[in-house]
Amino acid sequence: MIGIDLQNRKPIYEQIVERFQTLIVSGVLEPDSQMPSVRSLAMELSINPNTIQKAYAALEQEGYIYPVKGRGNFVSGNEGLKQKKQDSVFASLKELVAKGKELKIPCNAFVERARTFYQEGEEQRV
Amino acid sequence: MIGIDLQNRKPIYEQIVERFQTLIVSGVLEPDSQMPSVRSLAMELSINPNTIQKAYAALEQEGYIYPVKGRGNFVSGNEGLKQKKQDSVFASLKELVAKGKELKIPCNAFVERARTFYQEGEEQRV
DNA sequence: CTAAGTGTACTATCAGTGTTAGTACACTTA
DNA sequence: TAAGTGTACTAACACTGATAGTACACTTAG
Repeated sequence: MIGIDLQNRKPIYEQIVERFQTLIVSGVLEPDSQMPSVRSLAMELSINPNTIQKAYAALEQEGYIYPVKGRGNFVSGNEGLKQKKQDSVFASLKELVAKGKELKIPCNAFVERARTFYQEGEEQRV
Repeated sequence: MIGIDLQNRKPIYEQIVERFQTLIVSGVLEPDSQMPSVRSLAMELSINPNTIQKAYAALEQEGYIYPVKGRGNFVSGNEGLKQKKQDSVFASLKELVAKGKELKIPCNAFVERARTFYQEGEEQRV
């Protein structure tokens, strides 16, 4: 479900944060459902519990999860987070478009490529 | 012309590399024109000459510039680099689209937003 | 009540990397 | 000849991510 990439230059704890953000916002993890425990997830991913804790602390600080002492961490039901997360994608898109313009990639070429990527992997309906 | 962001988590030398890649590929810096000297650019940006050298070494390794002993570094006239640089933008776009799909951003919303970003800052023709 | 599992906090240490500092040498050119 | 150029090298520093180990309070199942 999670899966981390040790080659990636992005820190492990950030990968975990982003992965859970997506899972929560997209509804895969339902509100009030329990998160994996710090120790169990650390075992599963073969990394240090402190690293998981760092990720969970960030997720809590951002409102994605809430902790219950002695019981565990649970998914928060904050609706606004989805918009926020989508906005960050659009912010990245804006930067990428700026790069594209600098490199003189035509608008249509860029836009149509995006559309193609969107359609890739979808079911073919005959 | 260059301008670096010390707040950015991307290393200084990489910022310099990417900036020059864009300037070269977009034609702002013409083939065989002289690059700023290692020491002068270091002075201008108030950073260490070693950092500039690291950036130049990368640019040379990638074929963007070529060195002439005792004279300086010069812009290479490699045509293939433009395509390569554009491809990297498309690769980033592919990843971003994947994120967008996970967050259930509709294809049209994504694509139209890209188009809007492209049109922003362009001259209004009345 | 007890034991196991939970979050949380803390210190210490290690490893990698980006950056700086300083020096040195060969080359080209005015 | 002197100044400017690239290039190479070592050393040191700072920051950050990650690990290791310990400790304590809490909840829950037995």
